Amino acid sequence: MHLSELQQIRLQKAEALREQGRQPYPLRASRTHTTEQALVRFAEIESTLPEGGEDPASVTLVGRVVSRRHQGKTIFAHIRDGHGEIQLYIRKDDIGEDAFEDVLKLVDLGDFVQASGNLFRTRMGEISLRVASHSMLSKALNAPPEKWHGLQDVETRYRQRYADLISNEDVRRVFRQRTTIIKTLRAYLDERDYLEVETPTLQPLYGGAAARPFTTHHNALDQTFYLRIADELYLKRLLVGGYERVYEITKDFRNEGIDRNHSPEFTMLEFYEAYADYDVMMGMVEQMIHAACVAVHGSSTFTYNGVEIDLTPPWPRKSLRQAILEGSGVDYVAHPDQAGLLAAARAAGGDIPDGTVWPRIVDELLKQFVRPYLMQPMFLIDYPVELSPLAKRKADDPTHVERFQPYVGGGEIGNAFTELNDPMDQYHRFLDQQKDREAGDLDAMQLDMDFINALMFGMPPTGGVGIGVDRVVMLLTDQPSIRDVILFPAMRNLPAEDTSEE
RNA sequence: GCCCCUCUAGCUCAAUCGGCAGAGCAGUGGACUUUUAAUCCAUUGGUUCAGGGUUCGAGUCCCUGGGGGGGCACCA
Repeated sequence: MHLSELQQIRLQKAEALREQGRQPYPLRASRTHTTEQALVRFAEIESTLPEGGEDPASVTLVGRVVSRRHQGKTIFAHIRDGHGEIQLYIRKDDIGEDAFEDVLKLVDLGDFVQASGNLFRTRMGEISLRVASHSMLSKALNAPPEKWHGLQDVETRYRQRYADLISNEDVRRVFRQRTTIIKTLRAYLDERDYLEVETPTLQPLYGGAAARPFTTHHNALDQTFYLRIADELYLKRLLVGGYERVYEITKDFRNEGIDRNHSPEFTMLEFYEAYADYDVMMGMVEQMIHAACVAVHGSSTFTYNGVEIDLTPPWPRKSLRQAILEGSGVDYVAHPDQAGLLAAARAAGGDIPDGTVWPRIVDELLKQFVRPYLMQPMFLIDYPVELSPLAKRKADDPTHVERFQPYVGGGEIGNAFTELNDPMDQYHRFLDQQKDREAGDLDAMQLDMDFINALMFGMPPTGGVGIGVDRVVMLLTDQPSIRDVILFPAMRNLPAEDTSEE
């Protein structure tokens, strides 16, 4: 293992501690207060102290050394724990020459230390700990990134998220907010008597979405399994079983391209409610996303990509047909054939390649003429049946299904239907998918006869929603890439390093 | 899969037309007993992503490969 000069110097300091009979990596730490509690404590008792007085009681704090300033026979340093930062004030007079020399010679930025002493307020007004004794908790061999600019290199930030988190407060904030958002979504459903469930990650057939799967093999069963691309078909089986409200927050896996909006593993929230329809589900979506925004920002509005967005419910609803008509001037219902719609789309200025099938042209019109302008929240509703093999047809228009997608900030954050519960209709739509599959469409859904069997036991009328949790987090934390809201994003392997000893 | 950009010290970044690889932070040595991007003096540190080519001379130009970013395609 090769160590840089800086690493070797730090390693020698660890050895020096051992030679003094002290541990660079002791078994245990003890602290009486977090940094946050210490700051609160002093603020509370300060009025009882004489002017410039110290807290008479001793406290013990722990944390990583994140900055320091030497000034002759005193040292100022900040330590950071999981709750905040506090300044240490170290005087040679207080701790003795040897201990002071230790801080100078053996403690580096990045080390975890423990310090005991009395709280006071400096002349500059900062609550600080006047250190009476200190010890090493963990010697860091890597120097932290540059103190002022932090870690900027995008590749290193993703590959070594730990270093990113150490040096970039914004990144720490984003992932805390991510947790707040997920907790809020979960609490919203829990409060409405939804049952949180777990369905298989390893599935013998993959379904519930159109995507290519990751494929794996179980040795003992000698059988192919697929990592789930969606939970949908299993959650619906639970509706058949009699649960009325179920949800799952979990990772889905799709073996597709990686870009700013797509990660091969991503977090999906799906929830299903018996005796509800897509209108009910729209009401829930706008409320829960709004609640998440309030939880993170304390407000119904937030800024995304420089645009102020207001999530106050209710969100406007517009049919896909109307939105495309307004955006492009094309009424796809007036062009039920591929050639006619292609010509109309191109006449409107659409960039659409030859041979694009009818439903894909509709999708392109949406993508090119509508989606980029949907900055404020809106539900697009009622999609052509060809685009939606798991959704229920509209009563007054069998060419369209009851489906909606919530759009915010120019992107979709979910997909939802009044769920198809007619087993024979579902069976025939699977067969249509099979035909596409045989024609070479690798994304077409597989025929799942067990799911048909479940529907034949009867599934109540149901509303169902899928929310792309990472997309919601990107939106509410104003992050441009899905990698910025996933702690350890998938990266290509680096070439193998030579680890042989010399 | 295709196109464009990018890779320099531990970190953040310079390096003019192809002409001695540099600074700040961090580190090391020193001064400084209320500082906070502390300050001041001195100083160490380089496979310029890898390999090849052109050239008197390559961080810089060319080729191949690798990592990363962006765009396209894919993602109904």
